[in-house]
Amino acid sequence: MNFQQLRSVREAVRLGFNLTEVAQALHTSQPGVSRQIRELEDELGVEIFVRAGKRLTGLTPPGAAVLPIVERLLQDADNLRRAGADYAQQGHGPLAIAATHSQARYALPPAVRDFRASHPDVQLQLHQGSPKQVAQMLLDGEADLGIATEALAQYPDLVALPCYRWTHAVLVPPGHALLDGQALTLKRLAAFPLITYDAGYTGRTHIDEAFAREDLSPALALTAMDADVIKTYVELGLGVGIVASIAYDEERDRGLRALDARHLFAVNMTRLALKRGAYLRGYVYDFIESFAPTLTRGVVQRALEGGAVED
Amino acid sequence: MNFQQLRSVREAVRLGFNLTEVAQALHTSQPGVSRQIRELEDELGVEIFVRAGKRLTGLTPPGAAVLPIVERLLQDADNLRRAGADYAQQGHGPLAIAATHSQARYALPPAVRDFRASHPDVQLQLHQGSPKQVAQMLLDGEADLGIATEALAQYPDLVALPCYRWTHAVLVPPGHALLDGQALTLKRLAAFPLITYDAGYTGRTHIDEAFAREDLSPALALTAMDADVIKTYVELGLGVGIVASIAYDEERDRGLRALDARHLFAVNMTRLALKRGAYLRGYVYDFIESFAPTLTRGVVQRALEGGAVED
DNA sequence: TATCCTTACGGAATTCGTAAGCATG
DNA sequence: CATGCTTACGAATTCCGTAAGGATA
Repeated sequence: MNFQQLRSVREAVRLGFNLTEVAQALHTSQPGVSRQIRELEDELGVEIFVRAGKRLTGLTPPGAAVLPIVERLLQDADNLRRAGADYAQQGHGPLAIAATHSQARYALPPAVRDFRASHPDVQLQLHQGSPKQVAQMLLDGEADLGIATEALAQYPDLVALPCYRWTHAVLVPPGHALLDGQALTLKRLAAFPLITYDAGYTGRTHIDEAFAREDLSPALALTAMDADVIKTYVELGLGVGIVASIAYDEERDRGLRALDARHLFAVNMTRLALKRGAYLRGYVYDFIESFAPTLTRGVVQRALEGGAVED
Repeated sequence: MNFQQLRSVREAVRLGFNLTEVAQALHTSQPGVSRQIRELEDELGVEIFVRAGKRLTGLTPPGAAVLPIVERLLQDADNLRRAGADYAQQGHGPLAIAATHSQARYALPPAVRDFRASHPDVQLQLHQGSPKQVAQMLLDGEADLGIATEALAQYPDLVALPCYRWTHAVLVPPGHALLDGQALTLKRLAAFPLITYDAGYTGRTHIDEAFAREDLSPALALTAMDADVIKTYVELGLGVGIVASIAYDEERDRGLRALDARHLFAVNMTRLALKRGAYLRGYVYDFIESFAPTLTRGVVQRALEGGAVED
């Protein structure tokens, strides 16, 4: 039994029982994957997959019994690596936050600003999506923590912690070094922390390629899914933004007015979600507490191990 | 990262940080163990063990953080194998019960008799010990379930389920084929299910060697720690016993009388314990239910996943 | 001096990828 | 006929055990 076999099984289920795709996802050959699975089945003495001729079509009953154990094993392998990295370079490493647009845009900025000040060596990644996508990113291990107002409390494999209540409002609201008049070059850009789209979004590929062609590897202060988020963090001075030109509105991006609207909409509860059984690196607890002061390390750890937390 | 590395770490902790002993326990070479540990430490980027010169003396803080994850991984690897074996040969496999003398002697026999009748292909093993030893056998994975009146409820890594209440009493209480007068030989003996001591007890080694020398591998219906238990099961007709000769008392081993003594002693609660997070094969649930009818599969599974069970 | 861990080296077993084979939709 | 899994084979890598080295109690 080894981890490559387990990975092959998990990916086969995730990718709809297509071993060719699994091979690509695991960066190996298709016969290799086929063998890994066969060998695990042999060792366990059980067929995990239903085979229609030479094609995999589903899980057998023993396969269904075995799958959750396989997933726990792989998650713990991941936890082990995280725990190691946590001690190896304290306060150094990645922190992936999944959030909805409105959270990323209006709730997170203060916490992010404070966190970046206190943890300058943590690579922040902001992944944006619908509440369901946020949940899925947590389940897939792509994000360390998720923040949304809807949906999060409904997943048994997630732990959802209440953060704060909020009501709706109606909104009616310069001197950077690059403004010195000189010609803008990739090299000058790369000297600053950049804020741009997530990998795979809105021309991010071309941005990466341009820097790579000149052997530049600029620091990415933040990556996000839409320009509105990016512009917010540029205004906060966290870095130089790169967005599609149509995203810029000379009129709108100057000042803002807000109108209270709590009498119009119901009160909402925003929740912070974590994957059950996940190992969280030390700075993750720091971020959580700076975002929602009631969620101290002790509270979060207790919740992760079982208990529910009252709204 | 691989399981051999994890095993090396776990055994190093268990065996007091002596890699020479670890190598023997894992049936490999000492430099091999040293390498496994070193490689895992390199991959995690963390020192797991404190080294005084070239000697291991204890766990580092990251080592202590990592150890519980390592143990969960190895337990799940074990669970995976069990789950596979469970489906591969339904109702076929080992069942190791740890119990105190009094449980094995007076409470278990009816359940064991019924279970052997309904599950003839399950290899029953009865391990006897003090309540604390019973708990340790469960924690070490040497026993699937433990039964005792004391101590079991105090271990956080065990789930203890109430079975039955009992009070004390004062006790005042033949035509096998081998009695045909012909000479007894190992070969004739080996034709019957045998009942004898646990491996490592009271001459069991010599018994094994004798059979091995004649290439006999008799079925062991039961193994136990003391003659009193063995004699009980021989009386039940479960097999042919092999015990030290001094254990036989011509007078005592005929009949018995019992005197109620519930007014003399306090009522006791016997508990059945399982290791938290363990995968139990189907027939284990069957045994539990036949021993304590209130402990149905559903009740046990719910308890294993978290909840407590009221006395 | 005895115990115990590390390093170095060589042989053996395993692993993996390529290419060919075969079944299914 | 295209897609997708299995089998076969050869090369490369990895793995492991033996032997020697060095440090500590």
